[in-house]
Amino acid sequence: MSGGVRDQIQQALVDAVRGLGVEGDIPDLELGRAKVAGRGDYASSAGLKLARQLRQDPKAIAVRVAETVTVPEGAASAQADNGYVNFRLTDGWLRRLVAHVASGAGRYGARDLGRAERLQVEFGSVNPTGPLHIGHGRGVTLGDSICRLLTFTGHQVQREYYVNSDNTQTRRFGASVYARLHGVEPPEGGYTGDYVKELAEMARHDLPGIGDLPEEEAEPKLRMYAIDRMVDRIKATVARVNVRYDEWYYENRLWESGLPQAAIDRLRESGNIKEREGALWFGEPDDEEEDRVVIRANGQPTYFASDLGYLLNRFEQRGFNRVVEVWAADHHGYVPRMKSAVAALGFDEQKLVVILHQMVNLKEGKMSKRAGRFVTLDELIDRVGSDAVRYFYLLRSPDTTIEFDLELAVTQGNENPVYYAQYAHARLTNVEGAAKERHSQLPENANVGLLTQPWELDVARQLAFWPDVIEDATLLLEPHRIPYYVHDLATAVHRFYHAGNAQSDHRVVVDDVALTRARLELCRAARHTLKTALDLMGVSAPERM
RNA sequence: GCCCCGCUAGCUCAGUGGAUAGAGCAUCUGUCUUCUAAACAGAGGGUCGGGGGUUCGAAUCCCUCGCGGGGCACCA
Repeated sequence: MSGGVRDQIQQALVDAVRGLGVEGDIPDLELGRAKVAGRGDYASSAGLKLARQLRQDPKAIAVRVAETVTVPEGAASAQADNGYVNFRLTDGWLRRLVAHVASGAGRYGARDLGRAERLQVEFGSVNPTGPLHIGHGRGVTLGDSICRLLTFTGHQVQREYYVNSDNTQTRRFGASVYARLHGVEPPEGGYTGDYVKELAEMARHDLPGIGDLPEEEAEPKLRMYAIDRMVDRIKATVARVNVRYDEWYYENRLWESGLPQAAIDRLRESGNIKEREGALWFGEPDDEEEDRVVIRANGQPTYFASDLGYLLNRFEQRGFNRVVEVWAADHHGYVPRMKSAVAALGFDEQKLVVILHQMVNLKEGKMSKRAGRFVTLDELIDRVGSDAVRYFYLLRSPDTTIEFDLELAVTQGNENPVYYAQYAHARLTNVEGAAKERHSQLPENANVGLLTQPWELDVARQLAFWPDVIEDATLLLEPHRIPYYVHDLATAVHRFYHAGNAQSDHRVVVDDVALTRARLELCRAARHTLKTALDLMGVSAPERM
């Protein structure tokens, strides 16, 4: 029962279709949630899908499928309807599901979709040259929830932040700190925020004699010092939204291990490295169109060189089967280049999975990190709280640009959907206490057969859908499906609870201890599932509000 | 010029090629002496950006045009 009932129905459908004598490939039977009320819980267009192949009337096919299909455990009954086959979850199965989920201690929905696959998710890896702003928050929460999902579904996940330390931007950063140390303005293109002045003062204190060194010697020291301080700050910020990393992987480790050079050597052998205009380029052997510089004419490598080494590091040295990259959409042009680099290095392109998310804009105007004008993620958390920040980010598909309306975000009220879900959880927790106060002795086991009201079975019905959501969200790497599910489950919970407000014998806690116990079973099942879903979002599940 | 994302209710957004396109907010109308009203019940609100095409069936796939955002570095 721990797998999804949808999968069981799917398999039963295929078996039934085979029973009709269909051989070879079976087309997608389009099993999905029934969208029209009164037509059941799941629907398949099996009749329509098979009509051509069988050269028969879709309605007749659907009738035969519905007559012969057998869903395991009597979980669902089938009815043919105009070429469709509709499935209705049976009350008996829903009741058993309640007992199953209640005893599952929050593991319901967990499935082994990963078979212990080792994979790395790299996310949030912003140049450590300033604090995270509200755009970065999206990548951080998205990446984190993807990790939570993958872990929940049987993958071995490593969460990594790649710390740039040797590129042009971080050098400018170091030079900017150097300038502030000597009381002058940062150079053109440098970082002008006040935090750079603070870093300079901290460095003056922590690095004795730093002010006496010439820039060539001072800048690398100041840069690494400042990067470490920024990494500390970024760690603290992401911790506020319940994000932690397994590894903060510094770019300079790549250079020390010689991996970028090794990668370049390998690509030279495969014909993907060419010399032109004094620089080294990466590209297809017989095509200059898409070539990109790896080593500049001045001998300095580009970020692309370190990324090549980083690929070797992860796929060979550390042996990840897949690497998931979470990038903001302004990096989309980099995806084909990285994919072709993966292939040219001799790996399967599919092993590099890139999740792009659209930008986060402020209605007030654009952000500019270098100018030091931005709304930081810290400020956003201060204003609306960690839970709302995470829920708000995760609610949206990565493909949607977020137009951040600060005025709206700072108003705390019932327009904030996170409270709706948390309130459902708090109510369920509260009623448990109320039951214990009212009945000193409750039966050890619940008789779920006493759950007969439609609003009770509707809660169970929502629970039945949870494994489907987990499966879809995992395979598509789309965490935004979770908050939408949470809302649906919370709605069913609120209706169930409210039935007791309308009529007191529909309360959870009633005189009948057996009935109370059965309803508590439902409460526990729903509460565990809400908690699990909120955990996957990194949102708290309060016990009282 | 080329590439990517978006365009769905007044607003913000969901929506694996299936049946009558959904939710929240906002607006309007009801519901608390009894387990939490941060809740519940109901109402109104739509040329799914325009136009072609594929299909038994298109918000969904293809083509094209428009609008908005992002990217096309020896920045990352």
